[in-house]
Amino acid sequence: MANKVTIADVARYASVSRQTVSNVLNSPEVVREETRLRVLEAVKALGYRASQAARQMRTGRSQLIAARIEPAQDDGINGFVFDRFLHGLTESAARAGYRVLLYTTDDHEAELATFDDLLGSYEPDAFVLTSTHYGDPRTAWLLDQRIPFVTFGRPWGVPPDRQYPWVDVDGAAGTAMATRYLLGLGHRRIGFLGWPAGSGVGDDRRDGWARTLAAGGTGPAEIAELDCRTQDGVPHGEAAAHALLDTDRPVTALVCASDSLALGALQAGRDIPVIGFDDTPSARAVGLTSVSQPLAEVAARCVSLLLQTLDGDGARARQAGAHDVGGRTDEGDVERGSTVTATPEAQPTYALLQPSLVRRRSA
Amino acid sequence: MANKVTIADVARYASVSRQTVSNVLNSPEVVREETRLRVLEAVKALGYRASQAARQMRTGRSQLIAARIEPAQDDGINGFVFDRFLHGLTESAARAGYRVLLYTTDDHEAELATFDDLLGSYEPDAFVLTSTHYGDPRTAWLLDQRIPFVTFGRPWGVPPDRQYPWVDVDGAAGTAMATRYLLGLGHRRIGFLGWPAGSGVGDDRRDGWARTLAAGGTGPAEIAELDCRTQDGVPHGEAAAHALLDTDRPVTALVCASDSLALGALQAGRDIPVIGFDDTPSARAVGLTSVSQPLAEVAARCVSLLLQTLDGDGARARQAGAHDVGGRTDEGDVERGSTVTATPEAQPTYALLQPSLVRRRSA
DNA sequence: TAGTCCGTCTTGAACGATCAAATGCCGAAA
DNA sequence: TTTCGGCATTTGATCGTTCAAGACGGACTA
Repeated sequence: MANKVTIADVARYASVSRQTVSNVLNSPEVVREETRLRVLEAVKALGYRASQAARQMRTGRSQLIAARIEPAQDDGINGFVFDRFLHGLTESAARAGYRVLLYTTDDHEAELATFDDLLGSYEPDAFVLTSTHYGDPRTAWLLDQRIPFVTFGRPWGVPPDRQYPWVDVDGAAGTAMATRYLLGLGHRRIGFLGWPAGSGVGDDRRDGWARTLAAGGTGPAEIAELDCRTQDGVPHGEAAAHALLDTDRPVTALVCASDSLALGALQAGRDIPVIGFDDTPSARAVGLTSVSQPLAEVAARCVSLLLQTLDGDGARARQAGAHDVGGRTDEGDVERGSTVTATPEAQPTYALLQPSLVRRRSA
Repeated sequence: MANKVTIADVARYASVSRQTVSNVLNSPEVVREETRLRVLEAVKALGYRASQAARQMRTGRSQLIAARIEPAQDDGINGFVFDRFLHGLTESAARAGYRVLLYTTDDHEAELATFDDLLGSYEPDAFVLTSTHYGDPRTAWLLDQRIPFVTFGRPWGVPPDRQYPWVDVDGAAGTAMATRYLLGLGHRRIGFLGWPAGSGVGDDRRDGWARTLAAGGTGPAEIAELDCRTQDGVPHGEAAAHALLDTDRPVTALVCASDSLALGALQAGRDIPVIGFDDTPSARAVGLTSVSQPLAEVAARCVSLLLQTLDGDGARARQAGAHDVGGRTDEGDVERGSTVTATPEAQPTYALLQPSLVRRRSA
């Protein structure tokens, strides 16, 4: 119960007015040092914390960031990426004085109604979207409504005049890294298990592999022959792997667009190197080499970009210090990629981060 | 931008007072039918939605439920359970007019400070805790502060006078189910890979196995011999499996306290049936038979219990209709357990749900 | 000496909703 | 006709904060 301590209580305790207390907390520079200390002491003594609701009423800012928690997918393997991203987001947001508000919807169309709902009641200051795709209705809607947001995922197929802040991981660099690694092991027939053409993420990952092979001297015809497209999922991966293995010129190694596909490939039974994507628990469990996304850093960048948008010129930068991602001391060697931040003008409005390759038994 | 529609706008549009609009939305029974319809029409026409912040100021209720998102654990396999639970919670909460606010902390001690923080600023109406354990400081603290909460996890070792609402899955029933299944296949030496004694969840899961063996005629000495305790994690599982396999009387089947341990056991290479716990994506990926927790239903029950606490007598039951969990049409047969709800007095203050066994290749 | 400005602090109003109490209206009872 | 009670609706106050403007004293300028 503990009756709420209000700003008036603090003011009385410190023998000043409400506004002075407010100033001490929000614009300390206008308050005399002596007064400031006295007020701070009162704040501590009474355990005062500003009511978010009251503040929101006056300022219109809720200090909330809305994010979607994905429904369990197919085999549940891919949920991992978003869930870990969400964790990073919660952490980075908290450091900047924001909290994460969850919502769910089944599809991206219904999501628009949820946006409207949330904006009408809880009034989150911004949205974080994941899994952007071609013709994504969500980003268009948010742009039209002038609601701040960032996406984890590039603006696939978005015209230059409708850009927005985003963070993504360079998937092509990841598969390129994997392919180079296999080339280095002496492999020449390196297959790719990917998704049907048309998805930004899937095509990007395929490109990294294809370009690397091309650079290594493989001709377009052979590349096409080594490329296999199928739906995501372990069983599909197994079937697709067979398609590349049971020929007169079988592949001797595989790069995959997801861990699901890679696990399927492993189950095809041939003892060839297989590299997955996302470094999910499933990959770790079976010793699958996989491309790992720096999810905590992705989340931190998302928050940075949001703060730029929200705090305008980015005045009081509460979230100081470098994002020290730290070396993993996991199993397997980690090839850490360097971070690439594109800076078009004064401030970067997006970030393309580098994944790393986590080597395990499978390669 | 779209200037916020306030209750006053609706009132003007419908030619009534603010309070009447408020009554239409909150206590429709005091408003004349004709007026009610007119106001509802105005609400729809203007797209009015009550400002959560303003409502919170007056009523003191935020319609927020705070929940923790766990940091990635060891091999990340167990994060799955909480993440899926969180998804279910978001969905059930939304149905009841609540939203989920995320927070993280590294340990349960630091969590108390976060509670205090959140209560001081965002003022969530309730907390949802996961992973309760013996001597959990969090439940004690929340009880002392009289903050409503539910736990996903039983009140391990909590005295009768300090009970609270909880939901859990009957782990013993799960391992018992698994053990009976293996007994039915003709196995007589069924080993158990579990965690060190002292964790409520781990001991519970062990009990289900041990009791089932005992009921089947296995003596205490033999049971002790079949019981292996180790830390969680795939490598530990593999090592422990060897300890039970490389003897003169090896086990012919294994029940495990987690999918991590079970995956380790599979990697031990013997072709014996292995049953895991939690039905994680990793389990599905490798075709591991596993005990599945009804996480969506657990979440729904948590919300039900919270509503009982929050809405007092539970007046307007917004979340009507049965929670239709639906049969899974996944791979593998599913043995659906029936739901057991204990009802001490008038209202149940807790729920112990039944897990189910998802059979796959491994057994 | 009066006027102006600056630094510091205070006062009144407002954000948008709900609570509590007052009001007006109508018909039934006196 | 008057009075009363109940229903439907309205009015004023309030939640805790910040904004905008005002007050006050001292120093500096004209």
